[in-house]
Amino acid sequence: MFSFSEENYLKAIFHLERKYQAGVSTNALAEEMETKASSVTDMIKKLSEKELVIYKKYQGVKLSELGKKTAIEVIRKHRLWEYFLVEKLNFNWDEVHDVAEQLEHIKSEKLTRELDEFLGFPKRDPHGDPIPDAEGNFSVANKVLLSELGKTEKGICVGVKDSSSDFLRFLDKNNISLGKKIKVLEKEAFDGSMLILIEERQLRISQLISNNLYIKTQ
Amino acid sequence: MFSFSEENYLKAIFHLERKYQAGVSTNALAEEMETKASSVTDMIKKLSEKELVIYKKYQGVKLSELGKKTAIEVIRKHRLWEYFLVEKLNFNWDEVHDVAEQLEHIKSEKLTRELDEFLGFPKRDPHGDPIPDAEGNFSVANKVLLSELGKTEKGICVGVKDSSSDFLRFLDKNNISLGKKIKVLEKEAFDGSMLILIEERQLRISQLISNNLYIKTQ
DNA sequence: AAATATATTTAGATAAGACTAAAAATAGGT
DNA sequence: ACCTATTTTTAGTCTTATCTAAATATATTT
Repeated sequence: MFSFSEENYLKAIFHLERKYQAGVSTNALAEEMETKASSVTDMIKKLSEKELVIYKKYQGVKLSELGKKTAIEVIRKHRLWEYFLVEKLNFNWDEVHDVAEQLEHIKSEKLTRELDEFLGFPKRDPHGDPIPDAEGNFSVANKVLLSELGKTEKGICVGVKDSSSDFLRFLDKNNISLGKKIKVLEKEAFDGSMLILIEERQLRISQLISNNLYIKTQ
Repeated sequence: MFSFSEENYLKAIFHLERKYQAGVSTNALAEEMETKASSVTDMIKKLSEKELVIYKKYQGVKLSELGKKTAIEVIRKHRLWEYFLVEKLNFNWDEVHDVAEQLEHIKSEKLTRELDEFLGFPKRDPHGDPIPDAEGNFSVANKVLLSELGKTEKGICVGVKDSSSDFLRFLDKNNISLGKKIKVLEKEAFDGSMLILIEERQLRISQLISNNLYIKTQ
């Protein structure tokens, strides 16, 4: 099928398309892939010849349907393996990424299918990111409770679970609102409270708060 | 660490050294790797520079201690994954090889260690081949009962379990002796009898027989 | 021991994926 | 609209792993 490198490019383009809701520039892709723009141009041409992306010189790239399908398959494998590592092999959620980066390229439909079943068809990976099903559908929105994030994780505030006025007034008072970027600086195992960074300010919040704020990750 | 290709060469050299109990010729390695002799020479030189093999022109190769250690690690991973696929993911023992060929190259000590533990430290893979432990020790001899082999598997007759004269006389009569090559042509699920190939002759034997013959595989 | 056959190595080429340096195209500012 | 800065592409090089064809070394036969 496709090489590891090709799959990594497709995955990166997929993530960038999602993030910026637009075509992906050569430079953005170079940064994401930690490589040089010239290397990106080379690879994009190859992907274009294989009809995995739509590319016009100086216009950036978009995934074709085939490219999107392929990218989602890789992401599906990555997240299933992350789930496996944490749930079955005692990995910590912060240890899984590098290994999953390798495992995501294993080619075997049966393996992916059976792994999914073995794990009980999980809907989210250990970071709260949605795991697409065998047809490539993300059945859950790509958001998690702030309380589900771990140290150093970040995202954008996209919703509240509790919408009582008490809670919303608290948010107002502390300048927390939809669209704000939030990063977890510290997480207390003892009481679930966390120290977060929001608009250059540090703020300590209780688990009751973090448990009622939805965050969009990536 | 090492590339997939380098690891595959080391593995092949390890198997050939075992098989012939001698240094490995370029041609033998080319055949095992399904490649050309010139490619083998190129790769051997690289492995030699990295001190993974001991090589003198026209003299064949042997694994160095480091090369042997590396080869055994790859074999360990291969066989652990095979066990995983069969025991946990409903793979048939004849479906696992290609996938294990990919999985064996995943680099993560923790992964291998945890997988081993998760599986309960199995001693043999689904084909009866021994799984080395984390220190590279094969705790069981590399032999299995003929009855444990499946269709198309082959090996060399290396021992008997039942050494009653009745049994040995039966073996004599049918020209079965230590050192002979045996290949399983058919295996009857119903009564466990099998059709084997021994010295160009076909022979049907009952499960009682195959259950008392030790075979060295590979 | 010479002649021949086989095995192995060398030399030169290719493809994938990356790089540097230079050229070309686009975007911004006035 | 022009000049400049930025982005993107091109051209040429490098490394890894492979190949073919040719050369050389070893093995075998008579």
